[in-house]
Amino acid sequence: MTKQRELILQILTHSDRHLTADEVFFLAKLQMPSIAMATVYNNLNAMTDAGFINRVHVDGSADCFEKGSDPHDHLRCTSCGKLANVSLPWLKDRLRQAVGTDISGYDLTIHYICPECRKKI
Amino acid sequence: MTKQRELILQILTHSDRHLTADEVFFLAKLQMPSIAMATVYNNLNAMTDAGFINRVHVDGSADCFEKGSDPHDHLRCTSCGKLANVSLPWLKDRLRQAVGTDISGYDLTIHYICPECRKKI
DNA sequence: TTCACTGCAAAACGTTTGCAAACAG
DNA sequence: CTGTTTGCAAACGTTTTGCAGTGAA
Repeated sequence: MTKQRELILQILTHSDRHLTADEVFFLAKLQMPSIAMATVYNNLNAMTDAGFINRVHVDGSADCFEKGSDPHDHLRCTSCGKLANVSLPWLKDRLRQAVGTDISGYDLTIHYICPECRKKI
Repeated sequence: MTKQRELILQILTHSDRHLTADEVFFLAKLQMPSIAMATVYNNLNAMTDAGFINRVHVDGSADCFEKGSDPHDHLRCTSCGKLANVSLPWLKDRLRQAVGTDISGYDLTIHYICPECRKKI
């Protein structure tokens, strides 16, 4: 557990948003100007592999990272692009049932208009 | 409707698999050696926008394309990476219900071990 | 003292762009 | 004719790599 890894983990823990590697890099650089992008990616990958954090694919832009809490899925606003979490505990069993064989997991992103964007229209 | 577009559409129509842009390019090049990668992408994007074909994101590798039939979701084998289609007509309504607001759509990829790989183990 | 991790630069990857020439309608 | 599309090459953004040097244990 290096200072760099600690810093990156702290940034993700204290963020209320999902962050791209670039955003993590920017925020990390504020506190540790010598940090390198490769180090950010190394650590994000290591922590993702270790299950500490989640990597979230975002269509048409860079992947996002978040501190992993309970398993959950994502809502993505088609207007502003912001991600939100949603918990669908029934879904995995329901999918297993529908598919007929055992499944190891799934990736789901639901597209919607978030409450803030809905107001603006 | 240029010859290039026709060729690309034909390749996708006659393929029983989901193809990456690279694979489409390779197959197209067999029949039309002068074709360029950019042309393949131009046409895949144009046909995707027009709704003729579907672009499928594959975690950790290049996007795949398929001739669009009815709306469906994807199964991805965690062992060999192959994609299969699955129809879950009840899902969108069920997600709408769970989320509480209207949703415009969703992306779902289910992870499993395909029948062929299951046999091998 | 050891070995994993860092920072850097450069490469890899999938994809898009700018442009002049070619072509379809 | 006119506008769209092609082929090419070069650029793009994101992510990974190779490597010498650093720092944690």
